[in-house]
Amino acid sequence: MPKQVDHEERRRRIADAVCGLIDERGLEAATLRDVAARAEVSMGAVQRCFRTKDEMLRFALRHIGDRIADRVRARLLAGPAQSAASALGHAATELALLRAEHRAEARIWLAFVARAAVDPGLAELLRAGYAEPEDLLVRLLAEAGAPGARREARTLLALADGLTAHVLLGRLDAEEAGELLHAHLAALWARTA
Amino acid sequence: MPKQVDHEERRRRIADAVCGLIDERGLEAATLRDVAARAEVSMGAVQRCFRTKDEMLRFALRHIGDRIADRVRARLLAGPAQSAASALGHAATELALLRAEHRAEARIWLAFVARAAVDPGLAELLRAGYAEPEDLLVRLLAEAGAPGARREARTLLALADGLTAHVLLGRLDAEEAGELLHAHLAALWARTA
DNA sequence: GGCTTTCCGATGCGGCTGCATCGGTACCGG
DNA sequence: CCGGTACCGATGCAGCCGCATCGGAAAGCC
Repeated sequence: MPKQVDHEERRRRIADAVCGLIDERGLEAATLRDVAARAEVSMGAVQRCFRTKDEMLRFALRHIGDRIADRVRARLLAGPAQSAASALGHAATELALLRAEHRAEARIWLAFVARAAVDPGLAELLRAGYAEPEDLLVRLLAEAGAPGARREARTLLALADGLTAHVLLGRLDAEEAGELLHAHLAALWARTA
Repeated sequence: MPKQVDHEERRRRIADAVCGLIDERGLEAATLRDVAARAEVSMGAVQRCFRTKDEMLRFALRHIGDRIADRVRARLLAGPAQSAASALGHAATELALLRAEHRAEARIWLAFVARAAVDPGLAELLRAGYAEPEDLLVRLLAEAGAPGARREARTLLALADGLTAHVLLGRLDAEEAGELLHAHLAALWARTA
């Protein structure tokens, strides 16, 4: 049993490189050569970790999806959450990736969404990634007493994604997007009461 | 003055080919060769019409943007619009590209949005394309007596785009997305009254 | 310490990319 | 009817792509 490497660690490192390239220059800039260079491994190593480029991209997608989901979860656990309503505000803001330091994740996610529109395999992966956040929102909404929780959760998720896209386009700044999201929730609570 | 061709007609024909390819296989499938083949012209002709591939893509974006805007305008003029509220429902539904026959336009638009996230030039073009629809929504909202018309218009636009994306992902079907959009508007009217 | 086994980095290959070039063709004015 | 010109289609070119290959380096077992 010679020369063992931590494959998982390497995969993650490569996934980070993929994400970095997508963030800076788009999905089509994530070529095997450039990914290898950025991850500071050889092309051969990349090919060993992932049988095909497609597999690499899928892994990167799961990678970033997990990162976002983890952060949302952490945010909810960290904040004591005085009410389900305020917890929902935090969760939604987090999901919309409005903070500047998460702009990169937003760009990456958007890139995958666009490709998923013409790649059923990716679409399925993305749908899976949305399942947990949606359930989370549904739970919080139900807890806050909002009627039609599933409906509202889906609306909220779509709104969050739309706002994210518009921020990336430079049509809205993050602050304004945050206000719009907040206003939507405020209207929801007004209706609930 | 020999052999004159209608350049504008040709440009439009090429733009249609570009859009077709983007719809079916994504933005990166719009190569000069494939575009030329689909438009049934030679590669040379494409290069004559557009100095660079980038210029071709920009033209295609304006092309499809105009098509959508025209349809929304036509829809409002055609329908007698009993009220500003119902006109708004129609406009928003149209903008969200929910009807199956406009799924292609939705995919194309999403592809451009994703690229715009890493291409400032495209982003500017897209922002310009959003200006008119936003103003239209603002006008209708103001006419319907909604407070904070600009705010609501932007929220509506983001929601429409988000819903479009989720329909393309297969997370929502068009019917459900329509209902969510409608519910959002209904809540808005309830608040207005 | 050699041997086997696992890993990896470099290189090669066919194919595709956007773009530049250029000879031939079809047309219009005279 | 013919000269000149605007056009176009084919081809060439340099570069990049994903993937396959393979010789050699590194590490545990005997």
